[in-house]
Amino acid sequence: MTEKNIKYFTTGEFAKLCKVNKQTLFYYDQIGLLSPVLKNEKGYRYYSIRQLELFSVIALLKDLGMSLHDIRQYVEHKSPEKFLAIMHQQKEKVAKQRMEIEMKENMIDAQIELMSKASSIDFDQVSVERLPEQTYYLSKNIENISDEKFFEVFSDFVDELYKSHLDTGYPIGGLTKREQVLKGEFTNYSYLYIKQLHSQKDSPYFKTITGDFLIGYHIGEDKKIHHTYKRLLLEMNRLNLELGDYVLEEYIYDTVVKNSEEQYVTKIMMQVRPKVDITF
Amino acid sequence: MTEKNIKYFTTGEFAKLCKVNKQTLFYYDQIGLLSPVLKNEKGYRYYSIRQLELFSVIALLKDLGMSLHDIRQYVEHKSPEKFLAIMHQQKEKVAKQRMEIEMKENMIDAQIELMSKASSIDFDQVSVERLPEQTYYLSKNIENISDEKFFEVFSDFVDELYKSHLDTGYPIGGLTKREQVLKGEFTNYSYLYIKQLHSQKDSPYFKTITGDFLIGYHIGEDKKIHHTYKRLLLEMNRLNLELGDYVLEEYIYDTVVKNSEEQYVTKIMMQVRPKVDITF
DNA sequence: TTATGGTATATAGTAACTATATAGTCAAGA
DNA sequence: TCTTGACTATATAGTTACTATATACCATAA
Repeated sequence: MTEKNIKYFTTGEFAKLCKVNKQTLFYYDQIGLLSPVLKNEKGYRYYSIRQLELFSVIALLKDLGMSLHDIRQYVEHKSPEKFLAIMHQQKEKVAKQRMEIEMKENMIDAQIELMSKASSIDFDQVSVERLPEQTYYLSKNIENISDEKFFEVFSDFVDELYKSHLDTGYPIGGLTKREQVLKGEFTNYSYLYIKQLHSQKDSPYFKTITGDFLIGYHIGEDKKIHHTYKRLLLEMNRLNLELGDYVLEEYIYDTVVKNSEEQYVTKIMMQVRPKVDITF
Repeated sequence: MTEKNIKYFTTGEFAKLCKVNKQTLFYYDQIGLLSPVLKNEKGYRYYSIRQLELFSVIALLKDLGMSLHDIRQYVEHKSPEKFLAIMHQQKEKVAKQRMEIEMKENMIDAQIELMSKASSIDFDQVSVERLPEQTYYLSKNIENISDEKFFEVFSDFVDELYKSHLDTGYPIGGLTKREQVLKGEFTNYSYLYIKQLHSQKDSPYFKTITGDFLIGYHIGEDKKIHHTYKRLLLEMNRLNLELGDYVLEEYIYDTVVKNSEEQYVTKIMMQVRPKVDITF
């Protein structure tokens, strides 16, 4: 009665307290990570209440991504000093993990927003819209670039998104300048871009764009996208508008939600301004 | 040049963009999760730029704990509607994950605090301190309880800590009432407890305790703790104090940082009040 | 005494890679 | 043209941290 602190738990009981499979405790005993405080002549294992604290710490370290091997290194050479050192090091790690989780939450929100919007769009409709100021993170210039160089820039861009936590979950798009579009080089993009929620004013790679845009959608293979560009340019003319500085192009439906190229949808946003009529 | 969107990546290049081992892409192809958009007559794989988006989504879902098998189920029957449904479901999951990470951050902070404090304590010293108001979450009553019942209560207590996110990383302690201590039943605890940072006023299991405490430390085996209790009671008498309502007992150094029982340290906090002298 | 429910060990299977061995392909330089 | 080095491929085995299964031993209760 009064010796509750000397009570021992069987493997089954201890497993229940730890919320793990009994097999897991056998395994931990086997690899020398956590052995019962005593074993009787029949081989039955008995764990003490104190060992629950150790199990909790093991579970915590494991959850934070430490391997059982590394945890065992500590357990075999435990001390208050080493424990404190590990905790300090894990504190940093877990802070990073929290930031990554927060990024993922934002990415999921972005995907939900994109897909929800997409489902209510009539892809045959062409419209003119005033877009609010929006920040984009740009790649290095990729005009007239070779395939190998393109891979390099693309790779650097993706690396930068990863390292600087700029992957917002929005698609990577292509920005084309007025000049190339007028020449009919619709897919001679000048920059890759990705939409950002927050601008970092100090970096030259952040660009904010706003203004009136003619917005249309290309359905089907990428290599036929010039047809859609021509169609949109005709519509622009009909509306008495002329091409502005930039054209933005991004994927709406692609490999993520569709199986065949014919079902892919690409959004084309052409900056426009009123045509200056010089034919009077 | 102008056909950048029709550029294909080799397995090595695509692996670099995805930040994974080339072998992983072979594996994903093998299990039918993500196959290159084309394979030439020599068996060389070529991935499109569009496939990077799909890889990103696969990586996201995988990171959130979805199995490759389940991800494949989606990929084989993809649609905007199903994608949205998955994203909504993952949104909830990731919010839970963030909360768990935040809990772990708090637990690490608690461990750091405990160990840092412990390292500057002289365990031979007995002191009297006024402790600020502190909230504890209590188990069911465990006075004079049988071993089986004790396991049940302990198990329920641990379950509750888990389910209600009450595991703060502080040790589980034992609370004894004045009555039992005066009878010399030092380890006939009335409740298990765990320190909380925030009180939940509505629950009867939350108790706040404050007052003056005589604080001492027991070094060594649990079964010899009565010696330390007696020593502390003598000291209490010498200081002209008498026992208050509660005694709190918790582990300072245990299986987590020490190997042998002789090195374990248990903190004993006895509530005290001035002795009413009736011997005049 | 025999269910039943617990304990044990040993072995094999699992997921998601990761490493290694072996061989074919390709472009550049001697 | 031949060779070298860097790529590509497949096949197979190894890894981590379990998880499941098979088999046998043990303890209590009807």
